[in-house]
Amino acid sequence: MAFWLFKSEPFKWSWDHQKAKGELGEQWDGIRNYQARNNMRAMKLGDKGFFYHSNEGLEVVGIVEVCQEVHPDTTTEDARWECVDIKAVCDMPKPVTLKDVKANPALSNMALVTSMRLSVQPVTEDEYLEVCRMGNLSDPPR
DNA sequence: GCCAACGTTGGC
DNA sequence: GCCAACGTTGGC
Repeated sequence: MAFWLFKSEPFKWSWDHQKAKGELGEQWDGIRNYQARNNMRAMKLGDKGFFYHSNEGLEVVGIVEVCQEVHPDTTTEDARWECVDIKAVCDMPKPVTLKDVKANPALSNMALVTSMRLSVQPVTEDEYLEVCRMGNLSDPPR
């Protein structure tokens, strides 16, 4: 089991959109960055991740789960680009802001801080549990 | 809206 | 294979 973080600009694809897709989930398409794609290639069914709002909000708003492993991104003809499907699992009771993450020394090595522009990031188990704790999520799904 | 960081492209 | 130019991301 591994943990991840997915960034989305809420006016393009928000947490509400994601939740509206329910159990079926939605493909995480549009990724045109090798590092982000490689992270998606490494994902397994059932892996958990954070849903993060960039540009507006700047906070982790919920937990998602990988519900389909890597497959071609149907939004492009270019075979280089692949994606996974993710579905919403639960809300973060108290969204965890970028500010909160930066202010927490335990999270100083988190990719959200060190690789600011990477849109699909790996998260360690320690980081996952710490962010869930900060978000008042008592029983983090894993 | 600005700009720094950083990834990609293309000429050589 | 280097590196300058350029485009995009994302925090502020």
